[in-house]
Amino acid sequence: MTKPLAEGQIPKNYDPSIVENKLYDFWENNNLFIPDNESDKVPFVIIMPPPNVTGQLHLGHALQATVEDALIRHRRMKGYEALWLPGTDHAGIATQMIVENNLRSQGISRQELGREEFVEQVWKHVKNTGSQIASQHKRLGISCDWSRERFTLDPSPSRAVATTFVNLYNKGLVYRGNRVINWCPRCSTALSDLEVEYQQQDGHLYYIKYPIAGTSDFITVATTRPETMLGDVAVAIHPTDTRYADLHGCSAILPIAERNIPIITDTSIDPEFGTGALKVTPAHDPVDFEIGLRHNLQSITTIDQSGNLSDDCFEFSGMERFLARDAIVQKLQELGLVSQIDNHQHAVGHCQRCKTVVEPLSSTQWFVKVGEHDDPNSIAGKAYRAVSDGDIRIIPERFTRVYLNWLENIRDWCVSRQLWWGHRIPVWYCAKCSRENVATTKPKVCAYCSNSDLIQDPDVLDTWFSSGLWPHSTLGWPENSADFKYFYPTSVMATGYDILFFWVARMIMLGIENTGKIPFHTVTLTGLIRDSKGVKMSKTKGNVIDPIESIEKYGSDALRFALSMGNGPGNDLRMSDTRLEAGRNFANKIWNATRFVTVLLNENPLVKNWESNITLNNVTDQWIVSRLHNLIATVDKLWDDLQISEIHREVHDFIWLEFCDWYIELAKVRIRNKDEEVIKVLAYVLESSLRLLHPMMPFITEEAWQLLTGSLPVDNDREISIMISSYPEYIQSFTNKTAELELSTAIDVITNIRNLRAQLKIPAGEKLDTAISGIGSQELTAAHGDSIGHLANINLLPSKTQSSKSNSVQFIAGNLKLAVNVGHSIDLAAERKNLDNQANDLRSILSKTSSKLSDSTFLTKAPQEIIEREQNKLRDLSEKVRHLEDILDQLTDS
RNA sequence: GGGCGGUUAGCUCAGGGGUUUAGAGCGCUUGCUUCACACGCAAGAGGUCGGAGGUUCAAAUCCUCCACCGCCCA
Repeated sequence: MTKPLAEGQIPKNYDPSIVENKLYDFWENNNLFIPDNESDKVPFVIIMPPPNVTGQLHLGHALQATVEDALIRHRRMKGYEALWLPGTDHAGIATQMIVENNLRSQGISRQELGREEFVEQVWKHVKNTGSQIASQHKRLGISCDWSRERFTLDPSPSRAVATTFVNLYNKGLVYRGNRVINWCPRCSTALSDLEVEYQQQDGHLYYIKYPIAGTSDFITVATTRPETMLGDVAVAIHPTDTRYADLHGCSAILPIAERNIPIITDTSIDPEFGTGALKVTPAHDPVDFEIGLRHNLQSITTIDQSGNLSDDCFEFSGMERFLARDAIVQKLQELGLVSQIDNHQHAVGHCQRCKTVVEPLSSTQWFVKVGEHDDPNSIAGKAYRAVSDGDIRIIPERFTRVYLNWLENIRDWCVSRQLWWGHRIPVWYCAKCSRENVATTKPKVCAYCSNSDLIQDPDVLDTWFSSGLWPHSTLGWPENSADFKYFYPTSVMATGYDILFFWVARMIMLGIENTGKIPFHTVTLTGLIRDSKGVKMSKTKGNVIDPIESIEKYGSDALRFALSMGNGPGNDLRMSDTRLEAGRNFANKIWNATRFVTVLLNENPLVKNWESNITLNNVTDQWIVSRLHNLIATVDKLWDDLQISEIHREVHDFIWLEFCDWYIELAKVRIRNKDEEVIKVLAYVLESSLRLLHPMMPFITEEAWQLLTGSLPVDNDREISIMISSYPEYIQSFTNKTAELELSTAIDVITNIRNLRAQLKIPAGEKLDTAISGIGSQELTAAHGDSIGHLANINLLPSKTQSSKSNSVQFIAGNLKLAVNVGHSIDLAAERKNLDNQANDLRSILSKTSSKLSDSTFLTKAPQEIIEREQNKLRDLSEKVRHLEDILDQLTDS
């Protein structure tokens, strides 16, 4: 689509802003992101972690998208049928809170509005914001299939949610029960264990004396939460605690309430903590709840859902829980029942969403019975085995243990939420017999008593319940759709390590439960993005970098570069303008290399067949092509391990440090000599490099590729886009060790002469006479004399010509000896010292190497390959040292 | 309390038993507007790979302990 351009028509600087939108439209309009579910190719599938439907794109999304797009583009080029399916999440609490806050600012509560009207308001809000994040994602250039985009509340995923609930219910894996759950008084809903964040806080440990019934003695309990004491139903001690042995079977009198409560023994009590006597409040503590069950104790709720003390709490009724804490302590002090108050640090649970202190509360909720990790038939057990047996691989590997450890301690999952926004629980209670009717759609009559008055459970399901189905619900399950049949199980899940439990574990659990298959074979985890100082980005701190702003300033490829280079999987990343600049500069480098080669192609119409026809007679060409194919081999291995950062770095280094810095510079000399073969090789290597890099930096590579291939004759077989061209294949016969060695020597010679020039402050324009000697020097001169002459700006003299020693600096490069006439007397003493130091360094390595080679254990135990390597090193070093000693001898003679 | 990670150049980080005589980006020093690119080119300085032991023919890399920093879980 880009017309071939002549010299001067290609701008000097790459401008992403005029390229990116154009190319994205080009890809989309040609349907290049849409795979075929009837293909006979092998599918490769990534399901995008669905961002919140109300959200804005942040760098975390951008990082994940960069990784996923690289994987999907690579596999697409490798010939897989690649599907990347995007979507959004309704994000229950978060979205409901946003709309509630909006309403509140208008002085309206959701209760005033009523459920139906409120939900309609949320939909309205979601319809306004819902497409934002998708269009922001598009700015990144990601190649996902927008025609398959899903929203968790769409009919199909919703059907999957209801079907799953019903199936689990019928298998006895979802149940309704009364348990202590985490209650957020601010959000007025139950939370799962995972939605509670624990923070270390300074608090107090209160020692309270409970009178022992029928005596004048006391038993002192220690508690951090005295406000729950009115709900105490027992005092528990460890059965073997000798301090309290005589109290077994006694009872205590609960102060204020003046209620008799038994003193019980339970092995879960830690005698070391506090006084070893624990007040038992089953309604307000999960551990106490378990004790209550074991001892058949009643449960007295004394804190209500708003976080206030309930009606039967004497003068404390209706008091806010933390005010009540002080008031109760004061009252107890007045009664003389507080023996001690210690400062005490303890972990306090907070609502993940609104940071309110969570209240443990006994309540009737729906739970998923996950079972034990070591039961192969339980939900947790299957999810455990999928990873421990290696069916699912987690990258980086260390998170495998984190995952397994979590499953080992997992408890049943509270899935009901007292919200209005989400998937409503598909349960209808009969108004007459009050039994549960569980079905995907509302039953006409009660299945048990045929009464038609049915009331649906008011609660909705945890958002993560629907997210847990995402890899199969997006593909059409429970229908056996064409997509589900062809694309499931999916291939790779790339997401942040912070939602390993929330999401990844749940997808594995529910995926296996619903489909009998693992949802993906590989999980790759991304780290957190921090600011340049390592501080977590947050709106309140004002240190957030907006990816869209970064794209506008530096380009999308630059942002991707900044996100992927030098960042291993699962590691946190510090983002900064410097990184973005480095990315922009690299894109510009590619642009200019392409510009250089394209102009050459257009000026030399006879080389138009470069694509299919290179001969590689020249050693320099053999060298760069060998380097290219070594790179392809390296990169192939790295793709297997999803080491995108390393791939990016390898390709970057090749393009910049080998292709641009050396091959192009060497080529210029030959171009002046009207060598046309070099132009073909330039084009071939550059074109291959662009394809290698395309998955990481899609825009610049596409633009450059179009420019480059625009110079080729029209060929109907050629793909219209780099993104559907094939990824370069490694061809071993293109590697050439001899050529690589020869070029490394030539480069070493040039670098050394330039170095000398810089040190002696000899102007670049001044040509220096240089003699090269040593084994292979004539071949080197014959093959590369021109290049070396130009790049180092020297006259190469026949090796026998020796310029006068006093004017000539001698040194070694590779295995060769060089003498450069600098045109004036040199500081012989300084030269000698310099060479001496160099010789000594080499001698010390040499002696290490030779002692290694004379060590019989090394010779017997080390692999042959290593021994040979050491022998080569010895030979090489001896040669170098010999040359240095030669030079030193001559300097001494003169 | 249990678990995991980090500590490598001034800064940010790769590398993860022999390929290394330890790399990159940024920064720094010196010299360049050289006909692809100053978003650039050339040359250079800069590290006993946190400390101490151990395993091994061979350790920045594996093991143990210690120190500091961070994260997760309870």
